[in-house]
Amino acid sequence: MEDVIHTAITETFETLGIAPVVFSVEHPGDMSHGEYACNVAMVAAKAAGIAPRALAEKIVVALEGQIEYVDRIEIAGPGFINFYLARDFFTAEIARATGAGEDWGRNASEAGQKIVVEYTDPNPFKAFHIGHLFTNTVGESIARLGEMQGADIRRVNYQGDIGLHVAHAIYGMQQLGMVIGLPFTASDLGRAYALGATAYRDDEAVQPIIRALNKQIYDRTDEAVNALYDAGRAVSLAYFETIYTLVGTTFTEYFFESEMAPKGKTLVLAHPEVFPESDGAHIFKGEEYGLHTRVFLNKEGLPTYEAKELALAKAKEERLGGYDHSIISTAKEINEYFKVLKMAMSFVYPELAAKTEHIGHGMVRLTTGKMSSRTGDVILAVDFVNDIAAAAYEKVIESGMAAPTTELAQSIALGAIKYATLKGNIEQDAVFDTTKALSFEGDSGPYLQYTHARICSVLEKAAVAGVVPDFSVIPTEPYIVEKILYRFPEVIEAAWHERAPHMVVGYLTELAGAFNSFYAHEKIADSTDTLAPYKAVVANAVRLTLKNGLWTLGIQAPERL
RNA sequence: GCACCUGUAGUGAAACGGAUAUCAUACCGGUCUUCGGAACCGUUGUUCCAGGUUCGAGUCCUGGCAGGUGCACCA
Repeated sequence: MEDVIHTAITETFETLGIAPVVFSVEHPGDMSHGEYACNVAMVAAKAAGIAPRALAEKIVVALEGQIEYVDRIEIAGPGFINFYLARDFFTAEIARATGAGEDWGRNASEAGQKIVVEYTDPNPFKAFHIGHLFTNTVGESIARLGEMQGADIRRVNYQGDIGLHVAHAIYGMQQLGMVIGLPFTASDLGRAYALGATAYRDDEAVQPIIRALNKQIYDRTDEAVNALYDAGRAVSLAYFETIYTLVGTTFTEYFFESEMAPKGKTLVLAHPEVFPESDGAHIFKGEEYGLHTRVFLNKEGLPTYEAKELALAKAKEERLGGYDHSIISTAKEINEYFKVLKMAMSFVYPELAAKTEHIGHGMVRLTTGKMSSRTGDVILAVDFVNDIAAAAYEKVIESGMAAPTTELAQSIALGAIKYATLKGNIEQDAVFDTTKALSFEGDSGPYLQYTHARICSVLEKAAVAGVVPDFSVIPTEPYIVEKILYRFPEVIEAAWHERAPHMVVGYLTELAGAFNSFYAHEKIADSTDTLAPYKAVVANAVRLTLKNGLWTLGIQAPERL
């Protein structure tokens, strides 16, 4: 529709003999200004030597009756041309939505594109904390938005199973007397890591021991160390897998730093012109490009994260059989570092560097500290979800409903967390207000889930009352909710191109609000109301939009709460 | 110190350079013998400071101020 109006105006300029200008057609902020507004008269006025409103007048006259579905055109404010759409347009859009069903909101703008999305990236032997939950939520949403555009999305997880942090954990395991044969858990590993990390930081005598361990882990020269390492790694990875299931992510491929280490080292040594030796290490002189100089191979000959990441780009290409685009989502603290990496990559693999995109998102901040924190300074993702799920359970009981299943309580908790994570621009830190999140009111994931469940319920009631969804009697004026509903596909597309899930969050919240208002004023399950069948159609379209929209955020839409 | 990012009601957020800056929450008041009250309706309250660019600036530019992050062998 936007394009139709844009084209019509461009043609008008030809017939009026005015030089073409760049202008926009967009939804006005206020619905009383119609469905679309155009700024062309203000932009072109000066060059054409006519006052904006006078020019707008001419354009409107030329456009009168020319565009299908446009009911009337008005001039307002400093010279905006506002387009009001006809009732038929909204009815047609509602029909389109209900007809498309699961496909409502999908488009083909990325059809045939193979896009790799890397996210989550936790480190085995270390805690899976709320920061990982954040990254996972962002990455999963980007992946799903890509799928809505018809892209072939490959979800990739890169896990750091080697490096100094692992040596910290192995040292801790030794100190705690953890041996193979006695079972241990992921939280035991967390304690071992904390012990090792503290010792490394506070006790200089321990540092060479851990460094030596690190080398042994890389080289696999010590049988006892290998055994601890293999067992710890397996426990950690199995534990992570339970979290991926919980949050609803299924990865296509897993990559490990241990695989990338030798590849990265070979790569760095093969390109001495890019990675010259300096002070015993191999570095990339980012300073020559206005960036930071960084070490790729340290003086002990071990590859740093940078070298491994370089190898990773190639490994992704090989294992996935090539790709058109690669997105890597991480916390923004490594933004600067990633610029260096991309620059270095442009010398080693120019074609891969050009296809690589880094999304640095913000971090989680908690306003109050009431959440469990059983491992010192980090909050485990599992504890976080469980605490909120417990509150969700209480809330359901309070509402006088049957006790929810664990799955349902978790689904509500994850809805609250993911909504809070994605509601703002992902580049900014997300603030998770625990007290507010636990209230589940307004502006929240559960609000959307509740609205969805409510629609499911009223549609059932309507069916029982004999109200069959139908288009035969339609009110003259479109409902407000219809005026929001038709925008869904364009929001999905914009959210993908802008890498902005928050656009979907804002849209769904607005839609749910409009529906709840509609619901409060209009009776749906009422067989005596001649408009009821159409209202049921509208309600069903909203249900589909909420369901498909929540899906792009990784939030479930249960039919009952 | 240098670089990058961010400053919007008490709080958390939104606003391709567009119209009277929007939403939620909190506060205050109201609706309903609930088609699911996790709801609906209403009141109060906001663009860090100083210049500049232009028909028009929260948005762009310059300079301040404040906060965050990063700056060589961690990831």
